[in-house]
Amino acid sequence: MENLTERYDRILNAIVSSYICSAEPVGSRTLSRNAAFKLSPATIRNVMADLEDLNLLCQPHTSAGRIPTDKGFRYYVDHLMELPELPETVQEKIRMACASHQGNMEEMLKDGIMALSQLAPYVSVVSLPHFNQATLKHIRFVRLNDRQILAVMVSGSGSVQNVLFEMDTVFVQDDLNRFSNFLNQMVDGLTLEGVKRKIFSQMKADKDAYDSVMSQVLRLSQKMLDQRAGDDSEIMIDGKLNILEHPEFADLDKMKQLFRAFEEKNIMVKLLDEAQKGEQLQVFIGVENQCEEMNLCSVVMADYGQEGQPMGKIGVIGPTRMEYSRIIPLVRYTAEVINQLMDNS
Amino acid sequence: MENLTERYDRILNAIVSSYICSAEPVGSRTLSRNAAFKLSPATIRNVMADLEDLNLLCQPHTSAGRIPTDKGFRYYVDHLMELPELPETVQEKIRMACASHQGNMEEMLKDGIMALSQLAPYVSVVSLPHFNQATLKHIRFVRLNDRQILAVMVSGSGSVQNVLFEMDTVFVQDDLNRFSNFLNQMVDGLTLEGVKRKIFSQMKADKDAYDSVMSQVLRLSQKMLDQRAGDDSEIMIDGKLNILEHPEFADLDKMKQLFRAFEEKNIMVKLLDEAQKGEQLQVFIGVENQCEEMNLCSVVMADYGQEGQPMGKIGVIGPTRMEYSRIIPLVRYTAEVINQLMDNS
DNA sequence: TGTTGGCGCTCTATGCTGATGAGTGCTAAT
DNA sequence: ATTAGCACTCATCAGCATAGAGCGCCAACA
Repeated sequence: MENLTERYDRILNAIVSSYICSAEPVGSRTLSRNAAFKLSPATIRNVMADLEDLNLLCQPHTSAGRIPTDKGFRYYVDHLMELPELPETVQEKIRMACASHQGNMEEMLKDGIMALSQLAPYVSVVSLPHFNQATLKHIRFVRLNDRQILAVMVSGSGSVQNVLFEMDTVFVQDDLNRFSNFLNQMVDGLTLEGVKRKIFSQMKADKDAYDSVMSQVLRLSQKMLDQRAGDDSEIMIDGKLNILEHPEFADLDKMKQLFRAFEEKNIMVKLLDEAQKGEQLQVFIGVENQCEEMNLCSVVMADYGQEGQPMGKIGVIGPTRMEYSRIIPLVRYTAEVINQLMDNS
Repeated sequence: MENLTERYDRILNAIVSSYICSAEPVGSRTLSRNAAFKLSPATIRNVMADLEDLNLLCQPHTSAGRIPTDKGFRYYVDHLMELPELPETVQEKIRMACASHQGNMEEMLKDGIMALSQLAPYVSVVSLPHFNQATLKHIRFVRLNDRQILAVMVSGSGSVQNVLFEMDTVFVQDDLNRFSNFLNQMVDGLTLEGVKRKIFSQMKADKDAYDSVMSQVLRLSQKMLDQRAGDDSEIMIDGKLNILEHPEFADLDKMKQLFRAFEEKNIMVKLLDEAQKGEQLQVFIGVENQCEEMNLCSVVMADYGQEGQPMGKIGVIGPTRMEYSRIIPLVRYTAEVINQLMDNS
């Protein structure tokens, strides 16, 4: 979208801002009274008509004020809005929330999105680091009974995952401890994917020596990896109830649709996966969202994770009429805080 | 509530049944047409007036039909309804759902309530076994780094709990393995509460021998127990969206209130804790619920766990206009299936 | 040429009206 | 004890008029 003249910018800006506050269509009189620009309603009407031709505004019905289209919001986000610094109190609140569970990744993220949805009347989501891609720090096997074994895996970032699986051979705990130690040396620093590959190739090389420690470790590991459902995308959501405050979802059907989407994990996964281009922070407005279920919503999303190696995404979902200028810094800052805390641990 | 004559029973029964199906007030004509009893509308009106005097029925407004009061539903549940056997297909479905994750308590319960809320248009809940009360089968310590240690506890019923804590002494994994073995012998078969007590008394007895294995194990355990938040009531909910289908929650405010209650864990804990009298299956209708938030709902709840030693509760929440005669057998059967699967494992 | 005031038009929201129908309570007859 | 009949109440809905917000267009003006 090319740029507009300054007058058009100012009027569009005023309309979007007003609509974000009030959720009501904005009329030319109202704008004119808003003394900032000394133009008569008629002049403003002309401008509005032009903006409507450009598909930046639309009317719910003849003789109503204008409301921004998704494209209008897009133009606002790209060209018009200002991003004020977050107040120190807000920054403080986010830092405190995330720091309260340092070392425990999952808790930290949970507190992070909880803070987000307290600071803004929207829904916040976060995807947990894919365990598959995380570097492993520990694997330990615990014997539950003759058949069942529990594997406990800890990633570099402190996430813990338990896998329960069964073996037809009986092991005693001391064996398992030895296997654990052995495996730990072998996998240290690899990702789970890497471990899979390594084990697979070792299996081939080693397939004759059925009784060696190595061989037993490999069998154990493979059973464990088989048991793990391949895709462990985990997502947490907070502040679902906030959505009920917004008039655009007062309609029961729209609300149902949205809540259904929140419940369906794969929809949410798809939503968060949309942004992959390595952009640090992305905004999807209304129909820009690939999932139809979210076509009435906007999503502000940021990557978290080490530089160049994103581990997950954190974001906020709200109506297209969202306070972008407040939410964008909020999401960005939260992602930064998470990054810092991860580095320190 | 004392008994009524048979005619009153039959009419009340018909009204409640009809209202459960239709959610509409029931008028005397409709009932009269319902040829089962050959009475004129006028006669039925007289009976209905009497039932209203007894507070079993009420009218939304003059000249509307009658709807049952909470007390009316209670009388229906206690005296009138019949509990048909569950169809074999339904039993099968529940068994399959629960059995699919045998050995993993949490997954089994999750699948159980998922089945419940697919078989009935209501919300189902389950409280996980209190880890505090479960008998322990294993404790293992995993070294994460110089300070951090991860404890993995497995209960007799197969629940797993991870606790991350810090020590100021540095241990190597081999030490921790020895401690694990030691502790396992000491705690086998005790509940976590029992372990706490045992450790506390041993600490006293042993406080001089600071360096002994025993002493180190005790310090480790205590740190771990301190770290665990005292109350680990966990609750899972499924089928929240079902509630949206019922006209009694078409009103946005009522719906918000209910969803708010679902989100607030302590409200749900309180709800499930209400039933403690050792009754195997309990029904709470409308205002009988202690939590105000649930005064428009009924709750059908059953204990699961070994005979005489309940481990948790499983239940269904719906409008007071709930299909009690279907839900009660459903909840009861699900609890039984869970019990059986737990015994087998 | 850009801006403005004025006029007529459109559409929504609101409130009033009367008709309709479901359902009741009461009474008198069976 | 039961029933038929009648008058009454109340919610719901369609129909209609009114008020008000807001627009587009046009002619006048700087």
